[in-house]
Order: sequence, then C-alpha cells, then structure tokens
Amino acid sequence: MSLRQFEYALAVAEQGSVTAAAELLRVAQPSVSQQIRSLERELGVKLFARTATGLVPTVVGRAFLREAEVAVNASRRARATARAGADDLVGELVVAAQMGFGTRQLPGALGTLRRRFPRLEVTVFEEPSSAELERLCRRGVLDLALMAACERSPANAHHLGDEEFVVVLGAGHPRLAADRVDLRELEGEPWVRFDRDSALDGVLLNVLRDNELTPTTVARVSQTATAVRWAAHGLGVTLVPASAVPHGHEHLVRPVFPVVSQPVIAVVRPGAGPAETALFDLLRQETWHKAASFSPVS
Amino acid sequence: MSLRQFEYALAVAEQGSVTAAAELLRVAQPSVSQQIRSLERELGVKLFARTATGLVPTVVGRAFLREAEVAVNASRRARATARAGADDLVGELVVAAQMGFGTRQLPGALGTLRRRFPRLEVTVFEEPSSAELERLCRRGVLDLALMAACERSPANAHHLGDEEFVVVLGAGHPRLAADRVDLRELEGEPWVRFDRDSALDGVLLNVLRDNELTPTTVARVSQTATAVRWAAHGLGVTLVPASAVPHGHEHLVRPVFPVVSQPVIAVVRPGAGPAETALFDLLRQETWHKAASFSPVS
DNA sequence: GTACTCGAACTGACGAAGGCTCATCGGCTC
DNA sequence: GAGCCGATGAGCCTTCGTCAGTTCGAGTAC
Repeated sequence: MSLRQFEYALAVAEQGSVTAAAELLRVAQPSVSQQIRSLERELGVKLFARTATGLVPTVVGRAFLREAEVAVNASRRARATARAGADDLVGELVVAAQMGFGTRQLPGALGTLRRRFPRLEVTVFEEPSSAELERLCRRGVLDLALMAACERSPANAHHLGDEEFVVVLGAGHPRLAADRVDLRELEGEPWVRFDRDSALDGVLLNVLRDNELTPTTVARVSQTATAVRWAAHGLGVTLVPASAVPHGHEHLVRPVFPVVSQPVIAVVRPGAGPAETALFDLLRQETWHKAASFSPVS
Repeated sequence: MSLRQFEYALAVAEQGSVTAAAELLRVAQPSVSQQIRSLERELGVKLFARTATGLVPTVVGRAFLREAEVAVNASRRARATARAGADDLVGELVVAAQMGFGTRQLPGALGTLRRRFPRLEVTVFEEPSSAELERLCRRGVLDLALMAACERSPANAHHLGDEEFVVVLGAGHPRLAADRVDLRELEGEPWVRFDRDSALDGVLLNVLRDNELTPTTVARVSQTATAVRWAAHGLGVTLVPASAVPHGHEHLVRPVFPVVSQPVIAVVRPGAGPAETALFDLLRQETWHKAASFSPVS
C-alpha cells in the first residue's frame, strides 16, 4: 500500500472514472487502472465496482477510502509542517535546565518565545544530575540545555552570565541582623544539602572546602524549594542560587562573603535550527548580572 | 513522500538509530539511511540530527513525525477495514427506495441489519422519480434499490412481494360506510395526486385509465404523508401504498375493488458483497403479502 | 597523549521490483 | 456504427534493497 495508491483511489471515487481521475492526476489511464487493481489484489477485496461508465466504490471501498483520506491529509500536513519548519518556527523544542539555574530567566525567555511563535511547542524539564545532563547533551536529544559551567563543559557552550548563590537562614537566626554573612561565621552550622552528584551539592562542597568549613549534613533534598523551606524553619542553613528563592522568603536570605557565583552556560545542539537559536538569543537578553535580585539593573 | 519513508522515519525516532531501526524493519541499514536522506532532500529540511551514537529528531522533525504517525496509523486502519470487509460486514451501504414502497418493510430489515452488524453504516434516501432511480441503478452508485416493478425493470431485479394500494377518504366521506370502495364509485371525485413522473402517479394513472375514470386533479404533492393528510381533510381522495399510511389515519382508509397492487422489486448491484446480500435476505423475510395491513398473516 | 578498536552512518555498484507510457482490444451505450 | 471506458501486454525508466567498502567519532589501553 502506498500514498500514491490512496490518492489514485480517492481521485477515482471523486471523479467517477479511471479516465477522469488519470486526467486530474496527470498520468496515463492504464497507470491508474493498474494501481487500483494492485491495491485490490494486495488487500484481497474489491474496493470498486466496475460499470460501463466508470468505477464506483463498493460498501467496503467507501469505508477504506475514509481512512485513506485521513492518511493522505495527514501526509499533506506533514509536508506542510516540514516546509514551514524550514522557514518559520514550528515544531517541538526540547529544553533541559540544571535544577536551580535560570529559574527566573528561562520562564521569561520562554514566555517571549511563545508569544512570538505560537505554533512552537516547548518541553522543559529539570535535571538534577550534572553527569546525566551532559550525557543527554552528547546524545543530542536536547535542543538546548542550561547548566552550570564546569571543567568538562562541552566545547559548544555559551556563557550566559553568572548565578549568585545566597544563604538561607532560619527565622530568628542571629546572623539575620547583618546585611550579609561571612562564610567563616557559619562554622558548626548544620547544612540542608542536595542530592549527591547534583550540581548544587557540588557548588556547596566547593564553597565549604574553599572556606575550610566542616560539612555537617542535617538533610538531603531534591528540590530547591524544599531546601529553602526547611532552612526557613530552622532545620539548618542552605546555599542556593538567588533566582531559586521563592517569593515570601526574601527576608531570610543574605548574600555571602566571599561572594559565591557560578557561571551559567547554554549548550545548543550542533547544527541548531531557528527555534533553538531564537531561544538562545532570548536567554542572552535576560538579566544575568551578579546580585541581580538585590541591586536591580535596567 | 511515501508511507514506507514515514514508517522508516518513525522507527528511527523510536529506536534512536538507523541500525536498530533497520533491524526492527528487517531491511539492511543503508536502505533506511537512504530513505531518510531522500525524504529530507525532498522536503528540504533536516528531520534528524546526526550524532555519534545515532539519529535524533530535530525540532521540526518531531512535528513532522507526529503527522507522519497519523498517516501511518490511518493506513493501518484502512488495511484492517478492507480486510474486515472481506470477511465481516463493515463499510457504508447505500440504499435507495422509491417513495411509498417498502415504507414499513425497509426500516424493519435495516433495524435487524444494524443489530447484527453494528459496524455497518447505512445511508438511505427516497427517490420519487422512477427514471432517476433506474439511472442511479445503472450507474452503480446504489448497493440496493427498492422500487415498483415496471416494463423496464433491470434484469437483475428480484421480486420481493406486492404492495397493495388503498384509497384515503376525507372524514365524513359517505364511502367510509363500506368496508371497501368500488373504484367506479369514485367517478367525479377530485384526486390528490403525486409529482409528475413519479411512480405513485404512474400507478394512479394506470388505475384511472383501467377503470375509465376521469382524472380530476385538485393537488400535486411530493410526500405520501402530505397526500394522506390532505385527503383526510377532505380536499380530495388519494391512492397510496398501504404501508405508507401513517398511524392515526387507518380509519379513513379503505381497500379498493378491483384490488390495486404493485409488485415490488429489489435491485442489487451486480457483484454484490456480503452487506447487500444480507439486507436483501432480510427484506425477503419481511411480510409482503397482499392486504398485509388488514388481514395479518403470521 | 597517542594508537587501536568498535560502533554507527554514509557511499557506490548492481540486480530486482515497481511504475509509467504506448498501442491495442473488448464491452457497453447512444 | 461511433465513441467512451477499463483492461492487457510490451518496453522503458525509476525506485528500492543488498553487498562491499569507506569514513568518522567515541571509548579504551598503553
């Protein structure tokens, strides 16, 4: 069975004869006749009854033609979609973000993208594991990935900006009296950490090591919102990207000294099309400056 | 573009590589590779991105594959429908009935047909013009036709039974006192007749001629229900098939003498399939005896 | 850091199958 | 009897598949 046979059969049904259908299709009459007969032979049923003035669909032929028409129409939409994709932005964009990074910038860029290109669909998911995210990039299943830069960032990474990290303290914590917190003063504090092998936990480990702090783990969580909430309740302190702090917790947040920030990169698939490129451009236009959430820059 | 290319592309997307897709499709790997590239060349877009470990759909590729899957699924349903049609009764049956004939028998048979074969769809329409009905039969667009027999009935006509005609009188009409009406006694009565060239009018003309009655036309109508209603209101008298008398008018109806009946034939399309045959068998099982509506026969 | 191996896609040649045109024939209708 | 329609057969061209081989990138061993 082929689309060509479907189109020939539909034309015969519509025109009422093989000769008229052949004229419409701009092929010779025997070509249509042969294709119809070949289709009937393959299916083992008579799709058309032969009359002196032409062909008419049989009972089962009509049912068959209904589905054949669905197939032909879908193939026309497929072609139109592909053609449109070469010029306009249609299709399905797959984006992954390393959890905690770009939590405010990515939605902003996606909102603008959707308004400009309504026919473009976007699938976004967060990926906690750095190794897994890099593996997905290498496999090519992602159109664009947002992640923290590290020593094994891919060669096609583009630096977007820096994500500043802040400490979240419990309500009533004495360090809230200051505008910012010296990391050394957090010696002995229990930490709400993230899952092992996650980028966020890697950042914390580096910070603790660089400041000669002993990591005392009170909990391990998967979500940044959970970490912030538990820290706010006084379970311990936690270190998260500033953009990941939910509304309503700003009063429990303090920048740290020395400043902790992580360069954020976008990895775009090699040979990117117009959709990925558009999103990348929008992400670059977002605000990625240091301490963005505390000293607004126009 | 072809269904084969769609199937290959969907397999590649699902399996993640040309080699795995080829194995699934039981063809050699270069065959799949060539079909994918040929499709991309024809469309002028990249449907897949090449990676070291295989192919992955691009943004536009995913949109394309969605429609391609619709087309492939429809073609599978088309094939299944055709195959089922060869064994079971699926499809769309087209039936025409000459107006006024088989008005009770046809619905009965169709009801039974629908209960037995739920997947079979039936389209029925009434056709007033004998000539037009015969033309449709010759053109082969009908699977089955019900009509009054006449001198130019097709060779493949099957006699089902006879349709008795009755006269409808106005309320208060003196002839209602008798159990039946002698046609000669209707001399001078005005007639509610049917459209010219209709089978029902042909029957009336023959009856009037045979009984040496002068046709006085008071109205011409298209519907049997309209003729009965107008006669009931005393506009004139009318002659209709017994089975066409609506409920609630039986008391105004009388058989006539000499008896007027018309043989009813079913014309089945040459090379009929199981659906037409089934309906024909059911119609033959219906009650077609003379005066069926007045002397019930089990 | 380099060399080797493995897996994957791509390329070219060749044979088989499919699709089209052309010429023709048989059947039906007007 | 003329015209229209579908079907048939021959011949040619295109498409599809296989086979053998090449190229490229990633992973591993040294």
